[in-house]
Amino acid sequence: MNDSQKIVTRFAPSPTGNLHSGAYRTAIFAYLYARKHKGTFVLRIEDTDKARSTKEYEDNILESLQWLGLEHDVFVRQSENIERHTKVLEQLIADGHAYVSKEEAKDGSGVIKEIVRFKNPNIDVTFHDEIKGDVTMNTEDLGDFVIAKNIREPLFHLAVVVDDFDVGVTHVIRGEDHVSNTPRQILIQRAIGAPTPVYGHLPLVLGADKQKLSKRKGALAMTEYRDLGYLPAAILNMVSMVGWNPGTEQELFSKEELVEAFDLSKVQRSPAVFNPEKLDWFNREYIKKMDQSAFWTAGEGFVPAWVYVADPEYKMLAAIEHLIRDRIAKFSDIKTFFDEGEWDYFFKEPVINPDMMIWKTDTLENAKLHLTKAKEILEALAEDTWNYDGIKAALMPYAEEAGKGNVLWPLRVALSGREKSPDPFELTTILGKQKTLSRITAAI
RNA sequence: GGCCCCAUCGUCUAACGGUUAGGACGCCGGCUUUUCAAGCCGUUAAUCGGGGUUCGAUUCCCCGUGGGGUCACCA
Repeated sequence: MNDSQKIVTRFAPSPTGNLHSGAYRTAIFAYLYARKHKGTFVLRIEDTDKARSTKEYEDNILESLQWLGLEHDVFVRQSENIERHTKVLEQLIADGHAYVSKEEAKDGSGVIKEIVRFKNPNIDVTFHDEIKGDVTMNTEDLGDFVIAKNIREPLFHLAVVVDDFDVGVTHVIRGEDHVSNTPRQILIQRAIGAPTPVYGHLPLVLGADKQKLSKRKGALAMTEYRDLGYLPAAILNMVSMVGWNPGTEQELFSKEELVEAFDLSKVQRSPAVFNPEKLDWFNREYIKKMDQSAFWTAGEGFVPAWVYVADPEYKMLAAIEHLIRDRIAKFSDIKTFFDEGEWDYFFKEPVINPDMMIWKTDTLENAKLHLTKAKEILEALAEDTWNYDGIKAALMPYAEEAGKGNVLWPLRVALSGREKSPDPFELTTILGKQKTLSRITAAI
């Protein structure tokens, strides 16, 4: 492989399921490698298995890659190359590299079919793998493997080799589960006079139980992550760092930085467990970087409808944006928190439970007293000092004197109706003077 | 079972044969705080075992053990 040759990588999923687990890491690495070397990224839908391939899954794959920002330069649908596959099959047979075999169908129907088998030379095959190094495998026990169900229905190995060859793939980056397929494909390459590309077999991504990640084990489809309110930049960053790292202590990488830093030879050789908590951390980091408009574009769909009714001008929502930001790891958490009543008190009057008012050893009578006093202080406060620092400055002397908890706890409960909420200064600031006073009055 | 691959904190990982084995996430603790969250600071925690090679092995070699992948008329 010489450096002047244009690099072509491909991602070749079969549309038999949503894009998930290790598959999107494969896509990301193939993409990064192509971009890094100013090469071509090919997306090929491997839909030769007509029984299992569906348009829905194809759409899901396309949607997922687009969302992640992994744009392809070339798009191929394997089923559209059948003519070409058939031609190659005929040539292979003519050259004596393959033969038609009449055999009983394996489906138990008893029908006799004419399948195509590859004439296995039974030799050792060695190939270079950018991640694993040189791998040698003996092909003897593979026998004369089947390469087509019939002359018009090519199977995986034949189709892959022909399609990779036709589009000029130089680097096959795929999951480790394909290692054992590689010798077969190299045998076919040699028979049709195609060059052998460089391989890069990625160790698998495992679930928390260290087993291959699968839907059953909680692996989510890319589109499910999207629907949960994860950011594509966070997913890209996180997934890239599973089984690969640039060798520095940098953790946060933009897509451009990933392209710049990516290196196949630094891909880990052992399988990696996917850590959802770290994904949350990445997502938080990316949420922090969003400006207000980006934040709400991503978040608005997760705010319950009743909130918009209560706050038609988004005034309150804007006022509590920083509270929301501090709390969520992913945008769907907004809905979760609202559903748990987390920010109810900003939009509707709280229901106060008197027992909740009492701070530790204090009494209900005292709570009432403190609230009355706090109300007096706040009433006297001018509108133009009605801000966090101003309110705090006004209230603290009394709170210090009477006991901070004795005063601030009932005040906070009066305003929020909850045992857990932002602090009372935050609440009064956001609620405004009028609402604050009326809630304190109601609580008293 | 055959073949292939792999092995550092719980997880992701760093360490041209010489480091107090470093970082991140999480956990735990502290600070701050009326509470929760956030923030800041800190602690805990690892070289699978046994043989070699070497002045010196996380690092190189062998064996064992453990894990993973794959053995279709799926891809």
